[in-house]
Amino acid sequence: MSALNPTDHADSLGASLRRPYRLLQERVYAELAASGFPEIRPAHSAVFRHILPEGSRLTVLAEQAGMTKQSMAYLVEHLVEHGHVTIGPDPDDGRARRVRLTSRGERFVQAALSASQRVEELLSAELGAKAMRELRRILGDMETVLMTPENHASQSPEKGPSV
Amino acid sequence: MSALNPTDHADSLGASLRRPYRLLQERVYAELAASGFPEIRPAHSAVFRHILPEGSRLTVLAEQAGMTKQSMAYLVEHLVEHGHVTIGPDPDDGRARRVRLTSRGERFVQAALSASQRVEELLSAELGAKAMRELRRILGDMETVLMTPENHASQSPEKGPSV
DNA sequence: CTAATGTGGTCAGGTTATCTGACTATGTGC
DNA sequence: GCACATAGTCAGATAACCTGACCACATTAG
Repeated sequence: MSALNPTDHADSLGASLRRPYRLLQERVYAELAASGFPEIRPAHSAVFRHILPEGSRLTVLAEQAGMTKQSMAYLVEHLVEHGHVTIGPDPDDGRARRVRLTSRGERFVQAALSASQRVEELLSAELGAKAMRELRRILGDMETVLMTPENHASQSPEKGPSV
Repeated sequence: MSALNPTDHADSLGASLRRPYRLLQERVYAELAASGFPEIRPAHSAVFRHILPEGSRLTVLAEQAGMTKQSMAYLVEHLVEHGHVTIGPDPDDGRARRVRLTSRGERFVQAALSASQRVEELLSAELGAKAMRELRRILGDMETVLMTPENHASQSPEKGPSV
C-alpha cells in the first residue's frame, strides 16, 4: 500500500533498525556524559570493547574492531589524552606497544556497562523480557543469514538451510 | 552471563542491533553498486527518501532528514554531480530552489527499493514472515519507549530536536 | 510603498571518524 | 646476517556531519 510512492522507503527494515539503535546510543552516551564521561563518544567503544586486563596491542584492537590501525591509533590517542588508557611497551615484542586501561578507564567501562544495562532493563520492563529475548534471537538469526555467502546478491539458486 | 569480564559489552543490545544493521546496509549498497550506482552512499538515502515528484526544497529535505541545510546541500551537490538530481528554481518562491530527480535518479530509487525488498524477502524466507513482523513490532515499540521523555534516566533537562 | 523582519540558501571553517600509501623500527627464519 | 614480515607512525585525503555569518528574496505593517 505504502509502496505506491517510489520514494517511500522510510520504513524499510534498515530504517526500522537504525532509529531505535540511534535512540539507544544517544540515551546511553547521554547518561555517560552526565556521569562524568562527556569526552567519550560511540566510536571509542571499539577500544574498550576488546581491551584485555594485561593490555592489548593496537593492531589487535584494530583487527577486532574491523578498522585500520591508523584509525584505531586515532581513537586511542584521544583516550590517552583524557586519561582512560595508557600506552606502554610490550614486554614480548619491542616493536609493539600495549594499550591498557587506567583506573579511570576501568571506571568508565563499569559506567558504560551499567548505563547500557539500565536501558535494557527499562526496555525489558516496558516491553517484557520475552519480547527482548525474541528481539535478540531474531537479530542474531538475521546476522547469521546475512553473513552466509550463498545468500548473496543476484539470484540465489537454491535455498539453503538456515543456521 | 559472562558479565565477569568488565570488557564484555560485545553483546549489548546496541551491538546486537548494530551488526545486522551494518550487514543489511552493506548488502543493499553492494547490490546497488553492482547495478551501476557505486557513487551512492548510505547518507544519500536521506535525499531520496523524502523527495517529491514535483521537486522538494532543500530546507524541507534537511528538516525531514533531521540535519542542517548545509549538510543536505552537501549531499545534494554530490548527487547533482552524478546526475541523479537537478536543482531548478522554485516557481512559488524566488529565494527557493527545487531539488528534483532526473530519470537516472528515478532509476536509482527503483533499484534501491527492489534491492532492499530482495534482502527483506531473503530474510523473510529464511526466518519466516512471522519473525519479521515480530521484529518490526518490537523495534517499533522500542522506539516508542525510548522516545518517551518520562522514561529518561535521572535528570535530563535537555531534549533533542524531534527527528 | 517602503522598512522591518523572517526565511531559503550559500560561504567559510571546524570536527569526527574513517580511509590509503609511504615510511621507520623491530623481530624472525633461514 | 640478510630478507622479509610485522607493529606502529606520518602525511594526507575523504565522508558526513556541525555552527556562525551572510545575502537574496518574501511577507507584512505601517
